[in-house]
Amino acid sequence: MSESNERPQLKIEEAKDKVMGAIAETMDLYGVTPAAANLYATMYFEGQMTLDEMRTELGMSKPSMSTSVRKLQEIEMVKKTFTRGSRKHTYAAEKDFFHSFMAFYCQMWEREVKTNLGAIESAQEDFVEVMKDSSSTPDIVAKAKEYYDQLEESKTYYHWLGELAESIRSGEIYNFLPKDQKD
Amino acid sequence: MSESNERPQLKIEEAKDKVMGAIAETMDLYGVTPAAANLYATMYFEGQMTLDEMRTELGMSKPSMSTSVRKLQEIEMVKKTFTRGSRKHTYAAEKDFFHSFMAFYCQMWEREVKTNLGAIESAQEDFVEVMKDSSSTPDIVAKAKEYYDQLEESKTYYHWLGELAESIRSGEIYNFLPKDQKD
DNA sequence: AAAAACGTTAAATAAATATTTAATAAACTT
DNA sequence: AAGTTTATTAAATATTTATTTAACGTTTTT
Repeated sequence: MSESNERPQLKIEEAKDKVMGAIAETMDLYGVTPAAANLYATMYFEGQMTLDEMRTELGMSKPSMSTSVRKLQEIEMVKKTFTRGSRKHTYAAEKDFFHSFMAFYCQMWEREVKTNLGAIESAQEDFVEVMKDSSSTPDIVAKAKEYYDQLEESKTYYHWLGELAESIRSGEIYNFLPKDQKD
Repeated sequence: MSESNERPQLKIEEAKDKVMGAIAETMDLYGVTPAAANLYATMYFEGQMTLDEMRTELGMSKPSMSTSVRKLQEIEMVKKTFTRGSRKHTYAAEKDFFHSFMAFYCQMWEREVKTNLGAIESAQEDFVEVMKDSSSTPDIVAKAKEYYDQLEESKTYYHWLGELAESIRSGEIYNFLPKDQKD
């Protein structure tokens, strides 16, 4: 590197580091490993990268890059790119945060809705059986009804959460909250 | 326990366990410890509880209950209750999932917006300086501009995320997505 | 067909986090 | 005010999770 551009070049790297640090810091709150968080932060300022480039850039092992990339692909924060003429796989960061937001939260919420609504429906059937069971004492029936009602109430929330995910997936949410709102 | 209500009682417990299992399972995706997840799941079917009751119920240590309760209070999934006549502190689960959702995600998103927007603003200033620096070569300036623009673009997302949090806090979101929507 | 390059899986190690035991501090009771 | 009950903090241990080293399988090149 020539003498004359050393300082501006350094300044650029420092500026990138600030943003990368913030991204990595907030990302591991999203349940990704430090390696994956750092990797995404790095890729955010790069074009496409190969596993070997990632390893060199981060000074970590190749399997670590491999698993991190896969995890990032799962939550759609990294996508595979095609590079003809190279045997190495190449990947690029998804730079549209709206897309990442959608992929991450919708996946999470849909899973939560499915798991919990499933358990709730099943439990409610059990409570109904208890209420109909002639061997249940009055206070047992009362308890069963109380729990049944509590679960019925909570279903409102899961339905809403499912709707929220759907409106984010479809983009309908942006009718309510536009992307470019100046405020 | 008398003979006659043994089976219905057992059925109630099993039904509760199903729901508790699902809640605990989805909760540790929310960054809380297994102890905290199980504790919340337990409290969800109980009225107020003391630390000693929690410990007995879960078979864990008191400090573990203490830290778990505190963590759950932070994300507003548990609230302290007053019980006159008792020296022991009592706590109750927040059963309104809409409230928990708001407390958890708004806190998370607001922090993300603050951290990342802060870093972005600061980095953008650096990139401007590089562009104005007479010792910067044309390709350095071009790079700086490219990064500046990329960050400028991303700010749209963070503003949107902040708006989303705000509309959830204010309840405005329910004008768009009503709670009781039948579907 | 053999050798080399690449990515992934498996086992082992290292690091981080959760939990417990023990000690301390604070609040209440007598 | 001394003793007791309760909650919290600190240090130690246990457990889990992340990462690495080593081995394997697959594809490509010569």
